[in-house]
Amino acid sequence: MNIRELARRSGVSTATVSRALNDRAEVSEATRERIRRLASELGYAPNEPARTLVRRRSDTIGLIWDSGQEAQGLHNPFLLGLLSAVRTALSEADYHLMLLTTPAADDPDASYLQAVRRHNLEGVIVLTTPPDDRCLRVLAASDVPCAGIDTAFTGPHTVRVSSDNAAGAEAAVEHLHTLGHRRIATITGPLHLPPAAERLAGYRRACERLGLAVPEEYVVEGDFFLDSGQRAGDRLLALGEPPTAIFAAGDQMAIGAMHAAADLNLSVPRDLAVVGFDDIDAAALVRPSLSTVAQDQRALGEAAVAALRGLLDGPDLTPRSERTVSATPRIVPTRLLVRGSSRPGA
Amino acid sequence: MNIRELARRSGVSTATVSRALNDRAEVSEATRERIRRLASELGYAPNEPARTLVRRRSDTIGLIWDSGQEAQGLHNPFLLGLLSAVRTALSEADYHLMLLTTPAADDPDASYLQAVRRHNLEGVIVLTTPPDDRCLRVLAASDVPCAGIDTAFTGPHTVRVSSDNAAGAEAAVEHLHTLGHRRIATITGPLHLPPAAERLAGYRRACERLGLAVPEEYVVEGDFFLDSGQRAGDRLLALGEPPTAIFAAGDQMAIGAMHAAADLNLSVPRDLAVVGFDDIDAAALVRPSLSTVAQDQRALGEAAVAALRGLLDGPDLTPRSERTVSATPRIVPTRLLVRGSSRPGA
DNA sequence: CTGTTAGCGCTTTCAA
DNA sequence: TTGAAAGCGCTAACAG
Repeated sequence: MNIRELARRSGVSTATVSRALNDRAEVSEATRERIRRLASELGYAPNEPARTLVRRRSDTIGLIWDSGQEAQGLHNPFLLGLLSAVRTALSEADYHLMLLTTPAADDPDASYLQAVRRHNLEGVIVLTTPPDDRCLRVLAASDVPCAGIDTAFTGPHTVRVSSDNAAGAEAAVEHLHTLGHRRIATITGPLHLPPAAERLAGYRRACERLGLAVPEEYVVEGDFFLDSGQRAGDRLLALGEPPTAIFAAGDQMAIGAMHAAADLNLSVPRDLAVVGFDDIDAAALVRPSLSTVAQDQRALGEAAVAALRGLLDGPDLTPRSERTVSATPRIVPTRLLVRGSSRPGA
Repeated sequence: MNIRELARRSGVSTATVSRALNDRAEVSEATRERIRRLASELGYAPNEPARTLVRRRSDTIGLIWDSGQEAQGLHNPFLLGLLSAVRTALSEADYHLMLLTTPAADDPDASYLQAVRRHNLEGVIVLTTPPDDRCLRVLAASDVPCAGIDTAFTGPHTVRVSSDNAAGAEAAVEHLHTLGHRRIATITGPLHLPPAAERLAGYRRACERLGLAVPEEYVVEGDFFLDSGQRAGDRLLALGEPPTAIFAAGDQMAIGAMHAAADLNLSVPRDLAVVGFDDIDAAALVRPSLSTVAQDQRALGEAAVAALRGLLDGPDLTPRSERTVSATPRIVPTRLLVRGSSRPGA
């Protein structure tokens, strides 16, 4: 079943069928309707590769997510929500989605950029901060429109979307302050990662604003994983003047800190309040349940898609300030979820 | 940069370039090498849509995962590993991957099958058990090769890959028995879902083999989520003769059961041992850490891809028994992870 | 409003 | 071993 066959059966030319099915204005309503019905009846679907070939556009976006294994434990649960959000937003905008594979190291020609060219992809969305990736840098430096979520990469046709990490951290600290806490420590992620640095900055800003002292020992760097959180917790609680509350830049570390407290027979939240970041699945499963700063995965996905579309539709036709895109924030707000680990009554 | 340009610069015809780049035998080694080098230098990459159009095959597989929101909480962490495994296995077999979107309800013509036809997809991999989906059934009934992971759907060109749920459950029960437990209860998933039913069957078989009595009250049905596990735990522990061990068919329910024990001031694993199923992230984060039956996501992904490829390569050329596919098990073994919730010393 | 026609970039006969 | 030429299914000028 192809367009020629459909044209034959409708008694019109292929051009008319094409016009009818593509909603071109020049077709009479009657013919369009007739062709539509027949197409639906016969189960006709246009051949996309053929369309792509002639139109020189594929309506397809590439998706890159996490190259190595490194980040696996880190962003896992978060990632799936993001993936889902991106997929939904993209399909609502009538784009197709192609999953790009990490290029094999043994094939020098394989690269994200190659894949984009081969498939006529119109843009790429990049999820998570990948380990320093050469292929990704080549892509970012190219003329391919890219939108990165929570990813530090820049290029001429590149946008970055991320949660408002600083504001999220601030909100967490403020929440703890409101609860009466005055000695609030933090466990950070690896500070070379932007989100980790931003969350620390938010913590500092909040403390400053609230007039809280931040002794040097109150800032401990972790690696986002459980054990580092527990070790940091051990250290903090062993201080001469231990904190009464901890803000951890990641949920796994927050849970680790709760374990540290438990090992000292301290009760959470009575003796130590804890707030994490990310709202991973486990946050709602542990006991006490973990208060956390949730990222809005849907909003992130939508913002990324909106930003990418802005890059796609006539990059230079309208003045920057007038583009719809700019209305969509590249910084997505977070939401504080108060649960047992910081709820006085719990 | 296209094949014509490359041909011109190499001083040969496009046909020769095509043959050289596609490893056809009829090209002299010298020309092939020369063309290869030039192609690499010029950064030439063949246009896939054009190839697809003429070859009538796309080397592309579609991926369907979770239609509704329902399953969201359920299989989440598991899914991402699966996705990753499928992506890797597919790219090793030189297939591209297209993410399919749940068809919009308001467009009667949109369907998975349509998408497959439009893009010339050669097969589809389906992840997770979706809610009773009409579109999916249409697809399964078609001539499109499909491989489902943990999904109950059948059709003429369909294979199903799943973990050995029964054996996994058996192993869990046996483990508890070895620890000295004789009163072992179970919390099941919704029994209309195959994995849930299979896990229950494994539990029963193990009990029978080990000579353990299974009073009717020892089997409680849950919904795979936390709360149902806690409620089931409450009920089991309130029995006149409460179990000393619980096998839950899902980790969230297992964690719920641990909460129930904690609320009664029972110690896990001393007063109650618990084993779950799936090895979600939280299993390693809760305290005590949760023993569980882990599914091998990589193996599942690889098995699905292998099975699908078996369907693709000459479905009827070789007798069934001789196909390479049949060497790859459609049932993937699980692995028991013993952690704190069932470790005597813990 | 509709039809005719010329390709899009590639692979694949068929001839040489 | 190579080249010339046809055509995959579709869209987009250009005519009518």
